[in-house]
Amino acid sequence: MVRPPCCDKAGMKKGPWTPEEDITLVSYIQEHGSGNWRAVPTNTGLRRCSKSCRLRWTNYLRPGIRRGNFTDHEESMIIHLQALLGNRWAAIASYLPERTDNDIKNYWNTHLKRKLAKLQSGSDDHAQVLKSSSIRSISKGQWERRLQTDIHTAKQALLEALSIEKPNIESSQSGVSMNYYDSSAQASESSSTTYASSTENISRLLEGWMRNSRKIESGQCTPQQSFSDTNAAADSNSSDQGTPSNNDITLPGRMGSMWGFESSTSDVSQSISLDEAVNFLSDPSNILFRDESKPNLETQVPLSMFEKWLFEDGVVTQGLSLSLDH
DNA sequence: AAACCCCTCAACCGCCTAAGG
DNA sequence: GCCTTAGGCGGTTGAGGGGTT
Repeated sequence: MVRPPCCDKAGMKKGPWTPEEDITLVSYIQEHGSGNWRAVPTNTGLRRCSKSCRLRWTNYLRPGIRRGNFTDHEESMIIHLQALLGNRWAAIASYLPERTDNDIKNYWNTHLKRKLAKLQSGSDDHAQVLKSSSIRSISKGQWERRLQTDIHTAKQALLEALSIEKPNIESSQSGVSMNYYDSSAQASESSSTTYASSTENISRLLEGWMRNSRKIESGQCTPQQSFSDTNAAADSNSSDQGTPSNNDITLPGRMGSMWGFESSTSDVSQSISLDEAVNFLSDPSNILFRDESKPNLETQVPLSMFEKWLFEDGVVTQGLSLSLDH
């Protein structure tokens, strides 16, 4: 009953991608968009399975990806979001538009886990909470259980943040900038083989193309959207469905607008307090499902208040980094 | 200089879900 | 309702590079 991996098909190539393959893939997506992965190997002649093509694109070639060191702010966000969401890297990555889920997962496994483990040896309560949440494993297919746990964890994390220092979110400055991807950390010191930089170039080329060709596939969507936001479209009406799509939480109705999903601006004036957020989270009936697909960098939904809170140094860096930076 | 160890991260694997027939 | 298939996700692996002995 075990289905053989698609890449086991005869003639399929495995292993690292060559620049030539990358160029082939990028040019194909440039021309056709990234909707139909199955067609990619056939139409390009690439001896790669569709999954491999998709992965290469989403994790490496896609424009808008930042590589290299994570900023302190990104690090804090990852820790915070991991506490809230568990190992749901795609969901976490949706809050860091320039990072891929794979990158975040790798960073967590190679850096943050260790950092937190160190902290655990101390008696820092906050670290204990974070640690426990990171250890928490989510059984496969047990969505409901996971959701319950997530709600619980989210409450804990919020309360924890409050206990460290309670910022006055309601009076938070309007116009929290999106500088959480701090340009100072520009990727270039990235691991940086010559080849890596060549793919960065490919990505840059694509960025320009993305701006100019918004009408791929006759008025549907940009390739970037088509690859990343298919779920968004599917989920946009999910609030009236009984069965949730895979993993995420969305906040319809009052919370939808409260958190800014319906807003067409990023005006911070529509704010909520942390208490409200905690109260909301404590009511399971308020939870529905939210698109976790990676937001298009160009059409990104304005930040919700909660997201803004996550991005604020006042909470995140003081609340979490403080314990990390020993 | 060589051997060894450790770390990073790109890529693969296996599973799940949704969609379509 | 069942079956098949594609897409997506999280866990894991292993090659390669860098550091240390």
